[in-house]
Amino acid sequence: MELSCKSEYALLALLELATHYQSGEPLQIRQIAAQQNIPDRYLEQLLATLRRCGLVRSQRGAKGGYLLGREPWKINLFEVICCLEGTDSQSAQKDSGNKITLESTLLREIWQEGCHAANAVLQRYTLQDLCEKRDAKRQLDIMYYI
Amino acid sequence: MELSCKSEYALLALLELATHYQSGEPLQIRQIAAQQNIPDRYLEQLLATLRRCGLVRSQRGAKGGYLLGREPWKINLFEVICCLEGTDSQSAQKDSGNKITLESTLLREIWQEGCHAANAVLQRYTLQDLCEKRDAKRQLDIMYYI
DNA sequence: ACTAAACCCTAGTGTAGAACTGGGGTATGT
DNA sequence: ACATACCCCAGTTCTACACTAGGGTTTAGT
Repeated sequence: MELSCKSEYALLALLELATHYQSGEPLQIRQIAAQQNIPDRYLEQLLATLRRCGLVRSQRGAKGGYLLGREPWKINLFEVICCLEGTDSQSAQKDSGNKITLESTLLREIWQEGCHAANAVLQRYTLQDLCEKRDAKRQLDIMYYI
Repeated sequence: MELSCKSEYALLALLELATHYQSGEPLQIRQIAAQQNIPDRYLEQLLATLRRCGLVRSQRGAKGGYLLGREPWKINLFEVICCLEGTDSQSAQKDSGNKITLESTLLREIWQEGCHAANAVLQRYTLQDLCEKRDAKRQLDIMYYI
């Protein structure tokens, strides 16, 4: 029930891109990595995965970098996590080891129901929402500081 | 987002115990393992974990075995999975590697919200419910067969 | 008391995935 | 041309999962 490092890094990176979305300028891996202290070579791979899902666009060469693939209010957390965690091409074969009984399918159904509930929560939040929540929190922190 | 083998085995075993709950007689590891085709030496460990959580009681010696720790309608799926997956004694230290930023805590909060939604689903189902659902399904299968 | 049946405890093994790390290739703005 | 930045693929370390194995302890029945 843990949020994987992978997904967390990717979400933090996208959050960074969302923050600079208005500028229209691409952000470089190094910058994002430094800002959120993520190992840059690892982030590179994650961004490549996000690119394949169309969640980010890349610009090669000098002055290149990454841009959000869509507007920040049109990207929700669920699809980001799906993009990274979803490497289930052989998930059907993986389960073939355990025999599929009546009871096991029943359990899987209920488990799926739980997953669906969790996904519904993640689908409700967009990158835009996160940015706003973060800004609200920052304001609160400043208030307390004073 | 996969139901671990561990949890599945444990739930299947508990389901078996719930089925024979009325008899008052203990069920042996071998019997449960054979019925649900689970490796018996592995199941032994899972039952030990369940025992430490009080979800099952054990009777040692000849004619021994396992009994449910409580009535089947008083055990829900959430606590079973918690019992098995909850080995997080050092989870606090585990996260110390990644710096805790404002953004990361925000992400964790939303993730927790999702987890909570999933757990709520699992809490709604008891072993009793599962037995009834299984029996209903079995009846349906028979109907289709005729 | 003896024995066999059952649980109990600890430790080892093999595999797979997560989280990096590194090297070399390709496009692009100046 | 050349530095900058993305691109692709391969290797490495570490940890957890899913077992596997060996020996110990309790108890019912004889």
